[in-house]
Amino acid sequence: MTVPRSEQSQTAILGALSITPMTGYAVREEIRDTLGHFWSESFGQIYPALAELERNGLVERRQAEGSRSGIFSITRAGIVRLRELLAEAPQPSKPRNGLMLRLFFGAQLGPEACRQLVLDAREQAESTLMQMEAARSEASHDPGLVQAAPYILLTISAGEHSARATIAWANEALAQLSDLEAPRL
Amino acid sequence: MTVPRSEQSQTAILGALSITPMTGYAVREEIRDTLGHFWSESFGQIYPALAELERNGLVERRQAEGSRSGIFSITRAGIVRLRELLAEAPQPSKPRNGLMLRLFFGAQLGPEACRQLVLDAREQAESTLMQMEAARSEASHDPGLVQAAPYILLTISAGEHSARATIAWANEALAQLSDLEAPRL
DNA sequence: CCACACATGTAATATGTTACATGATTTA
DNA sequence: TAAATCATGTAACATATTACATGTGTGG
Repeated sequence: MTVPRSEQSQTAILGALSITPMTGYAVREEIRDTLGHFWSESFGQIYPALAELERNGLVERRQAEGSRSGIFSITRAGIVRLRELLAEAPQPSKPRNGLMLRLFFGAQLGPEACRQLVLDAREQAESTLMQMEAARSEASHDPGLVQAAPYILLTISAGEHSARATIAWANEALAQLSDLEAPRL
Repeated sequence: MTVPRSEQSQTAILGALSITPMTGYAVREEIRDTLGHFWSESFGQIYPALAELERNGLVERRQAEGSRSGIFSITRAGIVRLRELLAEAPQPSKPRNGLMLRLFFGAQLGPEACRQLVLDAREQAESTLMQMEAARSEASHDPGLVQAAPYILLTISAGEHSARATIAWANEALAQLSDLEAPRL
C-alpha cells in the first residue's frame, strides 16, 4: 500500500480531468482560474501526482498527434476513485490568516497601520466580488457545464457571501479604528 | 543571516509573549484558544522557534523556582522585532477549502452527500458564532486587556461576520439542493 | 528571429504534523 | 498511588513551493 501522497491533490486533479481531458499544464491553469479562490496546486504537486495516477490506472496519457504534449484523461477507475475521494470527510485546513494575526496584536502595530490593512482587505474583497459575479455568468452560460453548473454556482455563491461579509466587516472596523485614533472628547 | 525559519510562527509566538510571559506549552494553548479560529501552531514549530528566538535575544527563559518548566518572556529587542514582523505585508495563504472542492465537483458526488456537507458546515458555523460571542464578552471584561481589547474585538467581529455569512449561504444552498433532488414538475 | 506562452519534469528547500520519549506536577 | 495534565524536545514523515533545466510552438 502506497502512502496517501496527498489525496487532496489527487481529488482536485481527478476532478479537473472529470470535466474534460487536458495537459498537466492546463490542469494547473484550470485549478488556478476556476478553483483559485478556494484551492491551489503547484506544478511540483501536479506532475508527480499525475505520474502516480497514471501508474495506478486512474488517468491515461495520450500524445496529441504531431506534438510532444501529453493529454491526460480520466479512466473509468479514475471516476470511481474520484467519487470515493469526494465522499471522504473534508479535512479542516489549519487556518493561517495573516490579517487577523496582525489585527489581534494591533496594539503593537498602531491604529494607522491597522487601518491600512483593513482598507487593503476591503479592496481585495471588492475585487473578489466582481470576479465572482463574472464567474457566475460564465458558469451559467457555458453549455458544457449543464450538469456541473448548479454545484459550481453553489461555490460561487459562497464566495460572494464571504466577500460581502468581509466588506461589511471592514466598514465597521474602519469606523471603530477612527474612534481609536481620535479618542472621545 | 539565518534562514527566515517561518517568520509567521515567530510573529505569533512573540505576540503571545507580548501579552504575558508563559511556558512554551502555554504559548500553544494560548494560540489555540484565542487565535484558534484564524491561526494555528504545533509543538513541532513552537519549541524550535522559541529556541531560536532565545538564541537571538528576542525572548528570555527563566526557570520558575522549584520547577523544571521554563517561563519565556519577550525582551525589549523582541518587542521591536514583533513590530517589524507585524508591519510586513500579510502573505496570502494558499486556500484549501475541502468543502468547496467537494461542492465544485458535486455532480460526481450527488445531491444527497452535498446536502450533508452543507448541513455540517452550517452547524460548524453556528458553533463558531457562539464561541465568538463568548469570546467577545470575555475580551470586553478582562481588565488585563484594556489596551488590546479594541483590536481583539475587531478579529472577533470578523469571525462573527464570517460565520453569519456561512449560515446565510448554507440556507440558500440547501434550498437550491432541494430543487435538484426533486426536479421541477 | 525574439519574446512569450505552452509543456514536462526534478531537485533543493521550506514548512508543518505526528508520534515518540521522557519526566514533573497535580488531582482524584 | 494512579491517571491526567503540564512540559520539553526530537525524529520521522508528510506536504508544498520555488527555482532550475529543457525544449516546443506561436505571434509580433
